Amino acid sequence: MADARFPLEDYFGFDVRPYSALVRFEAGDMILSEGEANDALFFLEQGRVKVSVTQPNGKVLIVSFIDAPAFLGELEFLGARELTNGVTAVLPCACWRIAGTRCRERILNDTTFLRKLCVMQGRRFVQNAEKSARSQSYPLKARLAQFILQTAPDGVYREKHTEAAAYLGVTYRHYLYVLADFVDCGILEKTFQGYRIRDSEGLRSLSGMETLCRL
Amino acid sequence: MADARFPLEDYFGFDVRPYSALVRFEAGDMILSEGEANDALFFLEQGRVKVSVTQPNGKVLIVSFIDAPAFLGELEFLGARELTNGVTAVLPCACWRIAGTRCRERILNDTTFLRKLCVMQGRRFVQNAEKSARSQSYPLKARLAQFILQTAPDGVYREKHTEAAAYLGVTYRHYLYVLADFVDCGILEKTFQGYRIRDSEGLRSLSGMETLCRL
DNA sequence: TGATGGGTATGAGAAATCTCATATATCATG
DNA sequence: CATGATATATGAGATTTCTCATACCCATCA
Repeated sequence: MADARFPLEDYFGFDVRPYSALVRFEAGDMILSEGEANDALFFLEQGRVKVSVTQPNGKVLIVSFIDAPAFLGELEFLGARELTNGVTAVLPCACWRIAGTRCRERILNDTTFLRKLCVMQGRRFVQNAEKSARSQSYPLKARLAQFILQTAPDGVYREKHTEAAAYLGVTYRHYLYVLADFVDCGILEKTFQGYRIRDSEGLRSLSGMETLCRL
Repeated sequence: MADARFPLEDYFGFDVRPYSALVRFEAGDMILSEGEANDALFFLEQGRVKVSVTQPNGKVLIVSFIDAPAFLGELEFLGARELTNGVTAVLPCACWRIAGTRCRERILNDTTFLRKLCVMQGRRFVQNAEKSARSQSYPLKARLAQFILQTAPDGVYREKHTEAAAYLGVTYRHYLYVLADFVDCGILEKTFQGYRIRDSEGLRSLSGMETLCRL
């Protein structure tokens, strides 16, 4: 064990190594399937995941993206919720699975962990609030550019159009218009297995738009 | 002391009564002014507050609204942030101020409190994410109607138009168009001290729009 | 095999929203 | 009082986004 440092060390007041197992996921892999009862706590050490939920009408809705480092499944672990949302890897992920059965009590009484979690949740809330406040001001062109960069790290955009349009808060029709625009401009290229990014610089400049500052 | 129950009882593992003071605010009162160093923890027992922050360019930006019951200033109390945002009462508020100087250590090691806070923060995040995801699909007419109901509980809408437009993510121009529309329809009436709500039923039906369900 | 449903795709016109331009009122400040 | 900064207010035309209508492809299922 030539580990320089155990990555969970800072997040707990006791040694969770005996209860932890590292799991790796490739982009696209399902980490948690929706509606499962889940008694484990997850710590995303590396990567990015997508959280989604199925609505009453059967449509799948993308709820949010979460970047490492972050805890997953913490609400269920704390007993504040029964069923998990669906969680899918967007980037290759390194994820620690901490089994609840053997150290649940201990974790729930670990002030180091609880304080860390409070801080991370609070920051997540603030960041999300600010980000969604800002993003809502941009036209779809900019938001879609950012979305593509976020979800297609390997250079090929594969999201389901219906779900993507819903997440971005626009109609399917309009989403397709803008996507077709990107293809016309030579930014994307349609292939049999997705849209290949041909000009990621162009996408970045569209998604940036630092100059756009309303009012 | 004929208190049926001390309202903070459920949120702490020890008796915080000695460290707590109840403060009441009227709608419009400032609870925390922005940029202050703050070492107290607040618990909003009743009411609704507005959180705002001044941007580098000097504009004031409304960040979010928070309903009771909720903790305020928890990130500063946990040491995760230095300066507070501005917090203003929207409804009459009952707020407990818990002085940090005398029981900070104890609170930071109180697992009952920490667990409660984690759960509340997690829920706040999920609710906010879902709400902002949903709301972005509605036209301004609906969002403004809801915003007016939320910020004008006494029947008079007094928000600054520039800030409201920024919060709602639309241009000032368009915001005024829609507001003028509400006046034309007889839903609002312009008075010297704000816009008086004449048809709150109309506002509610505009803000509801349960039938609106894209895709 | 035919039917059904979901994802995909495209067109045309309508509605929502933005940009730019201009004007007045208010308020603090020298 | 004059001045500048900010909020308020309104108009006209451009752009974004929506609604509705219509196809096609491909899976599943009876």
